[in-house]
Amino acid sequence: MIDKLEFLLALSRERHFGRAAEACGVTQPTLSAGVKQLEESFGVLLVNRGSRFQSFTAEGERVLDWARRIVGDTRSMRQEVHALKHGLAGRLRLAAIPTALAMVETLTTPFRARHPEVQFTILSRTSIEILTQLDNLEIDAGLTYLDNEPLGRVTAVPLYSERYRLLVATDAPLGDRESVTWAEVAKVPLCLLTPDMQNRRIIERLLRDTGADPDITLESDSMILLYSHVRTGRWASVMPARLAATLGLTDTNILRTIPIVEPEASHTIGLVAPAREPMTPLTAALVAEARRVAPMLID
Amino acid sequence: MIDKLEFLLALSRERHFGRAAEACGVTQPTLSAGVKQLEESFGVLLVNRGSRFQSFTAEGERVLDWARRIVGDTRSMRQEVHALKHGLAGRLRLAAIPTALAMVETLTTPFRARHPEVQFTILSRTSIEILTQLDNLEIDAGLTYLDNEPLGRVTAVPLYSERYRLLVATDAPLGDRESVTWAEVAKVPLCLLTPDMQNRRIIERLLRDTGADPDITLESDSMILLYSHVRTGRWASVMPARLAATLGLTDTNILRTIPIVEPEASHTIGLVAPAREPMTPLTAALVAEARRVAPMLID
DNA sequence: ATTGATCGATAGGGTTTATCTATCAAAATG
DNA sequence: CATTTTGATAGATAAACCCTATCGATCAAT
Repeated sequence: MIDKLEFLLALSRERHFGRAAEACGVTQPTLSAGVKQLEESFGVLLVNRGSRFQSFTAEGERVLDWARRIVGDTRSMRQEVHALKHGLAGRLRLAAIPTALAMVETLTTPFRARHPEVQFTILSRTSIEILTQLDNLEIDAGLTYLDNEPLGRVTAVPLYSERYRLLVATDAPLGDRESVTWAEVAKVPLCLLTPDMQNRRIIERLLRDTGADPDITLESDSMILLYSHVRTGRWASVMPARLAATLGLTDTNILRTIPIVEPEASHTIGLVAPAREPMTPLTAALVAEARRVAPMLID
Repeated sequence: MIDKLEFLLALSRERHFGRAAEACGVTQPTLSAGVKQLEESFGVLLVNRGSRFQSFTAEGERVLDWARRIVGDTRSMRQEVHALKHGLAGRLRLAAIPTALAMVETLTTPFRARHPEVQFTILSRTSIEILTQLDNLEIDAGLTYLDNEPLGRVTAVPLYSERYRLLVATDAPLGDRESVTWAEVAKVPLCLLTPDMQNRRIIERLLRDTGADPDITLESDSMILLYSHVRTGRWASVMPARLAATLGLTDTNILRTIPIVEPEASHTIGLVAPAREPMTPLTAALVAEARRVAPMLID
């Protein structure tokens, strides 16, 4: 029964019987049969199929909601019993927005010191993907914006404020300034994240709010790529202050990180976990760690 | 998997492998194997067995907690999907304390008018049993005291106040009074519910608080039995005013129901349902009905 | 139109799992 | 000490599960 519900969850993620089956480690006929069995036991169609997967029926969506809950609780149960016997162990699956990746360490390092048996999987995802994967039980928690776009039903622990700085070579235009305005930044060619990232949308909105039409010369979904370009001193970018500091970009003598004012924008970044009570022991422990660490980060 | 969790729940109710098996509609070896399988899958013993069932281990108690939740959610899911297709249907399992039995009708009648497909099973139980059975998913909701002894994690909807009256023959001692005190009642031989009932404990406390040692000539766990004795006019009892009215005891000319004062005691009785969110559609509908009916009952 | 690829359903068969009856050994009961 | 109660175990049978192979429908590209 619970396996079948997992089939259904996989199907909602993949929207494809074959791939869902593969994700569950069974063959496609097995998954098809499982779904069909659920449908028969409920006496209702759950999936609208044409010659392929189309969508879930209204009943299917309700069952999905319950399935997420039941499957999640079942995992929590297993984890909790295991923790009772062997202490906190297992793998925490996290996802973070690219600009927060460098901050994950502030959470994982003290956590790991406290719970040495716990392992991590950490993925770089957009803020939207993080929320979806949280819903689908694909990750246990995420690091993302708390205050910009709607979050849905999650537990959120604020960790720090993202403030923006222009990253530019000392000998480039604006390179000698103590602070710059968004209007000035909007006139410089920039390299930024791709538009599916919330950070890019935030920065682009700030730039456009000045009335300008910014020139985004280069975009990427990888901070490493942006970082490597900026390091050459020949590219300018806008980065969260804390991220630039973590990457050591502030200490070179060819580069400067200049506060951007007018307006002095800031967005809160924090840990998000499913708003389920109780959480899995691992997730609960991570949230506890976040609450412990937060006071040392918030400025 | 979920079946096995049901085995475990049955075992926690019955504390006996054979009876638990019977309750689940399987044979004892099947249930034993199911429990054993759970233990193997968790890698932990869940039940302390000697030559018979002794108790659950710490891990077993945790698993039980989760099992209640998971099994409950699974039932809710089935019920909800069924309700989506066929409207609200199924069987509501209720329990009420004996003094509230006559009041159940004020809830079931309008409920039934609204949802004709719903059937009822209504049991007479002590307030303690009601709470236990609520926890164990044996009943969907109960009617019991809300304000006297601790309730635990439940959703409560106050329905009415229980006030106490002396039920006595007109030609018996105290039979001619407009009101009597608890001290006076304590001197008369009484027939009351058995001491496992909260109503009896409440009344007995009120009587003893006067300093007297009341003479409880006859006790029973059945209101019908008390009722039939009181009807003869030869026995006195203490009954909730509303109950006496419902039973038509106030209209005979050999009997009188006399308000008991000093102190004018009252206790709130209401509907209790598991504090789980969301509830099963049936339970949710019953709670809604209770909230609807309550204003017409509370004086 | 024809072909090739994709997708999900179906058929058939082998393996595993579930559950039953019957029985046993250990404790508890009297 | 005999009897009953309780849960575990053995063995047989039925059910369920899940695989491989294949089919029919659909869609895209020639």
